[in-house]
Amino acid sequence: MPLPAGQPKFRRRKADRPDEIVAAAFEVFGEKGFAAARLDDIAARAGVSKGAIYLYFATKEDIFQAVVEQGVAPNLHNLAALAAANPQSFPELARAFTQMMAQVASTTPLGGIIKMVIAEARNFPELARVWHDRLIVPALGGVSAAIAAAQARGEIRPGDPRHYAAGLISPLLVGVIWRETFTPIGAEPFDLPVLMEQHVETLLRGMVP
Amino acid sequence: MPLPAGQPKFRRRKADRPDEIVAAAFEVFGEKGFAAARLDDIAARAGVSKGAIYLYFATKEDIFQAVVEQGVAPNLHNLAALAAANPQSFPELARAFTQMMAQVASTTPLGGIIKMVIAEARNFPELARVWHDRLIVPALGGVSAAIAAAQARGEIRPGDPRHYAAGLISPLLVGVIWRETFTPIGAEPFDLPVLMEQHVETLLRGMVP
DNA sequence: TATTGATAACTGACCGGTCAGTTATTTAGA
DNA sequence: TCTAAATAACTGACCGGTCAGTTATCAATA
Repeated sequence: MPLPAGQPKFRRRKADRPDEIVAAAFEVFGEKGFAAARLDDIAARAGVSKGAIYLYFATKEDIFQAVVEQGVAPNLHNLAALAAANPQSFPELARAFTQMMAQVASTTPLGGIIKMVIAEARNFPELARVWHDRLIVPALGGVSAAIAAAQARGEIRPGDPRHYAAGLISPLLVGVIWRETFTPIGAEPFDLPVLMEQHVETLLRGMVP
Repeated sequence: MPLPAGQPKFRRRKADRPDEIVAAAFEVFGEKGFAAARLDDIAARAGVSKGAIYLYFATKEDIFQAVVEQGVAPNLHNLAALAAANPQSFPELARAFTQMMAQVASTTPLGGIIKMVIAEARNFPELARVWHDRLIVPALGGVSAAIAAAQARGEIRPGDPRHYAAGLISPLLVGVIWRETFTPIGAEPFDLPVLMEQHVETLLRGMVP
């Protein structure tokens, strides 16, 4: 078979490769899990050979690490933006927080990352720790602190603030996991922003004195 | 090397082997995931040789199937028991349902099974479908129907019953996943029965007119 | 009761395929 | 023409699955 004339067999694009490999790896890891994902698949989806991957990453685990850590970054930004907003009443904060998170969850591949963290937490505890320490504890702790402050002002009924916070954001996580797990099976999906709006309003009614 | 006198090298225990192998497989699959779990590990933990496993199961996938399906059965029983209980007011039903589930979640390895279903749903869609059709849809649908009925009686405010149901039970799922994922990392655990009691009471306050 | 023969549960060494990682070679691009 | 990005063929370890041989157990027989 003759080579196609003029079509170069590859391009040298050192700057773009890492991101493209991570993007491809995110898809394959999300579909298969870490162990079942094959580097040949990742390479093919990134449009390179397997050997090329090793020009940019030392091991399969390093690629996985890059995928998971890249999933933290944008959410960190959102969290910081929310914290920067002036402290309003707790109901306003709760509405803003959940709507923002619902939006993020609906428009980003957050679900795939969460699924990977859950699935591989035992095999890669450091990655679970990164997520826990840098994203989950700040988010959960921030909401809990806001609830505690509102309780001190008498705006919210007594009760464990951390449990209140968990009750507030859990449906969002479940919705994201649902989309990853059961929607591909043909299950009826959840409209996350709608679900969360109803949930927040209902829960807030129950939380105020 | 002389054989230890009197100590038989193995016992013939055909009846007990399958359950012991499934129990060992549950542990290993839960820790490593399907692909990374090695049959030699499962065999060692079950106290048999790898060859013995193949006297009872045809493939690795068959073992995984047995593990996940064995996780459905006890919960089906609980669900049926709840459905058999007389239809009380919705608040009573909600309290009974969540307390029962919190108890189950605290005392059984439900979390490990859920984690496996989430992690391997793409690789084994049939197993995800078993869980979805036999356990999740009946549970979610039952609670939704009870909510709709209560709404028709004017006991619960308007709103999507399925979203209400999701808001009710999500913290339980998140708590179970949390225990699997972040508690081994050193994260502060949740007391599920306590969490759910506070959550149900709060949410019910918000759901009644 | 002791011995023997038949059977099936069980073992563990082995085979073949798969795949992470390596390297000799080719080619784009300056 | 030089260099480094990229390829593609290659290696070796690992692991699911197999099977020839071993051993526990029990029934038949002396």
